[in-house]
Amino acid sequence: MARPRTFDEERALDAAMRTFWEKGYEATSTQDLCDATGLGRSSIYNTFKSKHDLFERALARYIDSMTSAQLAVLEDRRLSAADRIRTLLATVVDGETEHRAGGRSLGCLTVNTTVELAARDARAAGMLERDTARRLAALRAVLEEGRRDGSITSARDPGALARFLNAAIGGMRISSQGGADRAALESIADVTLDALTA
Amino acid sequence: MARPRTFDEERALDAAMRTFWEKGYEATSTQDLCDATGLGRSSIYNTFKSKHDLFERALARYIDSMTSAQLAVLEDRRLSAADRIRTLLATVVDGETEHRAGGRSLGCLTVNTTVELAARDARAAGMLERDTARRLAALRAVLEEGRRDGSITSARDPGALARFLNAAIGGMRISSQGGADRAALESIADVTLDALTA
DNA sequence: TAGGTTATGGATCGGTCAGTTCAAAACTTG
DNA sequence: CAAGTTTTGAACTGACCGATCCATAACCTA
Repeated sequence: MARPRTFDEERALDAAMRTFWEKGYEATSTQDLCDATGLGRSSIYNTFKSKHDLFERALARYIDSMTSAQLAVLEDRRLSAADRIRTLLATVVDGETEHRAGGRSLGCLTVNTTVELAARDARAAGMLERDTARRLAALRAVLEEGRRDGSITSARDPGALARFLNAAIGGMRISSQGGADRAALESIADVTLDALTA
Repeated sequence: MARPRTFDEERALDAAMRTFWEKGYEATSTQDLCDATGLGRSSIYNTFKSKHDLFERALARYIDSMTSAQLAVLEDRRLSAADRIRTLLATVVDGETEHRAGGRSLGCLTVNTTVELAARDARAAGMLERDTARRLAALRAVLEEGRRDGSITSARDPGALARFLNAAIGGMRISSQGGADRAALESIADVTLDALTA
């Protein structure tokens, strides 16, 4: 038919996602996106309609990969409920330790977007809300299971425990972005788990 | 001597702080700052050297007012250590419920700045780090006192509990910005306190 | 009230923003 | 190899960015 693309759309999306993750939406210019992806402006605007559209796709990609990895941990039937949550928190610590730039943790694109955009970008806010709902439901299911298998002894409502855990993960990410090291994050995770067995 | 100012510098600073709080640093234009303060560009640049300088002063003001209010709670000798922390968390819930725009919580300028700027603005990062250190020290002191007065029964290291509490507060703020309502925040606070008495 | 000083508003600065246009290049298909 | 289609790079657009300049207004002091 016609001239084929010389780049991999998924790789470009990945590079864009990384850039938004590192610098935030506003601070990322279209030139930054050209540099990061290696594409020219035409290719970017031809493939992704606009900066905002590209951001939405990058965010969707991030949410999808992140949350599905976390849900996989939460649904691992080989582990007790408490151990799944322990593993989940360890995954978060690993992620924060791993994804850094300029000596600092990148945090989590979901959290970063909640802070930077949720208030004035209804579409992004909707994506984040759906993701939160999905994660809260999964957490709640595991916590209910933990109540049954005895690994979660807290008498609190599982919904409340789920919201607490979700908040705790966000808090760990903020702490990491604020300079907390791996040991600090691990101790936060330990104390978080205490609340579920109180 | 000469023509005096027709505006109150502190009120202008307050308006600027509020704007940065609502929109973030990058998304706030100098025109936004003119609109919010009611000042002309000349007055703003004459009084505060630059947008960045104005932001730093706004952030310093926020940190100062926020943290000194929180330290006042933590040093209230009429309350047990656990009750001080309970009160602190209630203050956070109130703040998140109170400071909203467009139907959404504004979160916390400290957290927002950690996410948006800490990675690429060393001066802001330094201010945030000093504030975090101050808050962690105060939390730790209260937790140690709680161990002595018996209101904190967790055997965990008070430093770890302090980092946990600090993270929990950040997590509550993120949750709030993500749409959590007052009841949700209160339940998160309840579970957070469980961890200290585990 | 005159002289000195500062505040103020508006015009303006160069630069960068997101996004568009267009001609040339590159590839498929017949 | 030629027609047709799409990609690509580079130049370009108007708008807005943070910041400065300057003439004028407003005020204090002497």
